[in-house]
Amino acid sequence: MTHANDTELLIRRLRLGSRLDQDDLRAIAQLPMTLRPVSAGQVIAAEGDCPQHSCLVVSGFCYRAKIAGDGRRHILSIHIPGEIPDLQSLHLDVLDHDLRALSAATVGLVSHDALRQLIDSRPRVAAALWRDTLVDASIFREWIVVGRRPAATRIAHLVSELAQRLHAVGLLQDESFELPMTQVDLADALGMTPVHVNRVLQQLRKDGLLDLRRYVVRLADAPRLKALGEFDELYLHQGRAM
Amino acid sequence: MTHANDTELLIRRLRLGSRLDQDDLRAIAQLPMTLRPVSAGQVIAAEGDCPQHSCLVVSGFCYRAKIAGDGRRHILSIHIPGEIPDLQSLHLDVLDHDLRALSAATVGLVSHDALRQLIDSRPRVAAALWRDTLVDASIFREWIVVGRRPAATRIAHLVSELAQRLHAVGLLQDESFELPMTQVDLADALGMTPVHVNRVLQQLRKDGLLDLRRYVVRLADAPRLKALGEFDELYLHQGRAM
DNA sequence: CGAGTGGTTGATATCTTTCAACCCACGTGG
DNA sequence: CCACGTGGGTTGAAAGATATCAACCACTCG
Repeated sequence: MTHANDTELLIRRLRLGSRLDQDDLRAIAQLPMTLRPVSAGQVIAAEGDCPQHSCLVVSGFCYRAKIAGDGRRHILSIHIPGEIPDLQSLHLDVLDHDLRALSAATVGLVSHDALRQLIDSRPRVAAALWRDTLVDASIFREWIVVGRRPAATRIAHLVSELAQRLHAVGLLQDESFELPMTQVDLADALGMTPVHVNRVLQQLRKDGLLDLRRYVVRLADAPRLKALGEFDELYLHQGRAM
Repeated sequence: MTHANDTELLIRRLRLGSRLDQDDLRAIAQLPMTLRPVSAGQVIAAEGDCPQHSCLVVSGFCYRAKIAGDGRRHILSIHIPGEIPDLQSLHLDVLDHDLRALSAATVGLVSHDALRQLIDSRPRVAAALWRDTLVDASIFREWIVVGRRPAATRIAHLVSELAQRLHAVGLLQDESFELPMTQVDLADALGMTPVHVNRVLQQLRKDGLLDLRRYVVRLADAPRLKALGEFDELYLHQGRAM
């Protein structure tokens, strides 16, 4: 029994940047995986844990976050289906941040043993997975820069990036997508206050750039939004993305 | 002929987190490497390049930076001897940022072919290098959070982190170390203006926490500095560091 | 219908930037 | 041997972006 459906998006993503043959794809699809439904906000893995498995996002959105000493939550990244947010735990024993579900979601648990066996037997898959963690790092680098720009730029960048990543795996229809984040979530992801998120979103709506409401994003003017967000997709390293 | 001396710090770093046997160490020391002296500020590899080798910092400091559309330089990370700042170019064809020398430095160029041969033949070394890139990513994650804290906290964190990383490879004597950065460099690394760097440094001096002057850092009160910087070394994943 | 969640508004405070000087140590060439 | 230029650092005043605080509103759900 294989997980052909559950791994489809993962495979699509990996193939954007790495060459994999049929045996490689089969090996990925045959990874032993336990599907686990998680509810919105639920902790999937917590800072300080030493997990023995990694999680493939099969459906829904997840996020990684650090909780500061004063209790403030800093969202580090948003994850869409097909991504493995905690693949790094394969080599870093202790988790340095939490992994949580943003919306109700399904994750596929893959044991580190199975992953190790996969990378030991299939060097191309090993390279593809390593590469995947390197793109992850590249996105963090980009956000170090984004975090220094004004609030409107940050929002524009976040939305442009998510649209691009969804597009790359075929999850973006027309000019809008679902984004299950409250303004508080956005604030924690962008490093600003909910009040300010609210005001900037209003301005973006008024300017006809972006309509973000009731968990739905509508890209009113994607090119201008990218320009405002200083968004250059190079850092996503989606080699063969259209 | 081997590069036992040049790779000594690299090996020390890798062994903090990964188990390597004598053959592994020998293989690393025998990597073919071209030493190249670089002067302060010189570009080692530029955004957009598709390098065929990675650079080991043998002596001196390097940094990675992105140049924004308006010409502002964003320093992403500072690199000390023993680190391989652009190891990710092994799997990511196009560089998404510049690598430059901070001070006069020596880097060792190692071809990707040689690295690929090494990781294909020595799985433990492959895991150690992969892990190294994961720690790199972890540091970027931490800086996403640090970047949202007040200026004094950011400076305190930067200095505490560098001290910790230097310490882990035995490069930190007593309570001070050389840091070849001007206040403009610090500003670009911390996402603030040089003027503000100056004022905050003065305050830190006055408070007896940190004396940073003429390219020398003196940790006047390391514990209080760590507290101010909300520095928790977990994210450095230096498993066996003291 | 009341509670709760998510969103909105206004007034004020704070941190950081901006701008515009100015200082100092150092090296170099006339 | 001094004038000058330069890189790095310092200072003050004013402006700007965002945070904070404190309400208030709208919708949904049981």
